[in-house]
Amino acid sequence: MASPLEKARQDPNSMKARILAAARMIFGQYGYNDTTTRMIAKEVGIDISTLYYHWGEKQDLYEAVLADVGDEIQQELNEIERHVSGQSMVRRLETALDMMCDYLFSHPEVPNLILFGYFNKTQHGVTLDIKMTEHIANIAVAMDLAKNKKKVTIQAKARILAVWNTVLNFISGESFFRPMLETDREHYIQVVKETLKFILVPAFTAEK
Amino acid sequence: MASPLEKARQDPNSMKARILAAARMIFGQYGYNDTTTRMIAKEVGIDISTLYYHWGEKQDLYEAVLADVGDEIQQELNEIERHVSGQSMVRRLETALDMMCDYLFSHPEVPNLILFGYFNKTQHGVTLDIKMTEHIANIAVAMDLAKNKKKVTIQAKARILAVWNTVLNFISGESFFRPMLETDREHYIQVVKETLKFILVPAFTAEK
DNA sequence: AATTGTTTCCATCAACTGATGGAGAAACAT
DNA sequence: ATGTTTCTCCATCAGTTGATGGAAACAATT
Repeated sequence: MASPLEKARQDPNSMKARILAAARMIFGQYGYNDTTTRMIAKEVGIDISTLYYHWGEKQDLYEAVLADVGDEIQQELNEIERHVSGQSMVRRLETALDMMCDYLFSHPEVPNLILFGYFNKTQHGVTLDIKMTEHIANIAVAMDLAKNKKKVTIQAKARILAVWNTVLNFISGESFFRPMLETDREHYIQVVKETLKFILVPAFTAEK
Repeated sequence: MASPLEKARQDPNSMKARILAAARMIFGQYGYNDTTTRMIAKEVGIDISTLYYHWGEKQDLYEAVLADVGDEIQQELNEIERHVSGQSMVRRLETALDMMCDYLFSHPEVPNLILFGYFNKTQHGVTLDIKMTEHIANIAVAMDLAKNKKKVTIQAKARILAVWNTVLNFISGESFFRPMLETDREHYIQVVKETLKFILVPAFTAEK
């Protein structure tokens, strides 16, 4: 039994998939409440009711978008973990930050959707789960902040959250920060990477 | 000639001031588009048209809220600067972080309004200015990241932004992060302060 | 008491929102 | 051709939104 989401993934040209892609972009840009079903339909070039035929309620479509993004993040985190395993702490951190930046900068709707979930006191109750708690436990072990996935201290969790957020902010806030730094996109990405390393590496490599 | 905002500040019990206070709370909680004029009016206990009589368009009221918050932040930054001047870098950083946390945790609508300005691609075009560029230059000098207010490198600016964002996130995301850390408010504040110091102090005090 | 200016509420507007029903197209198999 | 399924659109609905006009209540001064 294929879920609507899986079905959409099978054929990227299907109407379901095209709507999902457009919804992901627009929800990521404007958030749930500022996105109208008409905006999405217009982006795809179809009538509203066609959209409703394929995805039902707006909230269902939004949940599909979040599930889609959630899976993608999980996949990306796994790939990063595979890539950096066995290296020194400094190298691990730097590589992980680089890879995460590359991924997020090329999918800017992802950090937006995550941050919308954090901060918007949406009454609609839909949140991006991503099994945050689970991921944090994994990262904690990978960063030597915990020996056991089941025994992650609150301090370790908070530190990982801080790292995660710092990365997300620079990508989601680009349209605000980049004019402030008066630079172009390419250079901005480079500066962000440098800054992240400057801030984060010393904290996790300095001996106490 | 007193502006509406100044007028409202003179008498905190005036209708203008009561509306402004309620608007600040609700705009901070739901953002511009998810806040209706009816919500604000209901919070104050008045009719919508009473609100329109005092503040005109919704956008004007929002701008007044942002101006109010902007002034408060400026004031707070000045006070911090006065408090920490002359101390060692480590002490300066720690004190500044503590003070900023105390202020923001007791005014949670402030970081919300700032972050809404960053990330929401609102079409309404109203943004919280706060003379960010100017403040950043001041902080850069205070943190020995620049010698001259006029010559702040892009790297220094980016680092200050990173610090600033990290702080804001923990406060605005409390409702999301605190359940994840499974702790109460008081302890959460303490953990946030510790985490901020853990991450930020080494980066700015380690010798290169 | 009369005048004046301020403050409040009720009723209402046009625009937009999420959502639906029904009428056709198009593709396909029978 | 016939029927079936999938898909698409037009027209429309009820509810909400930002916003306004007019009438009444209120306060202060003359």
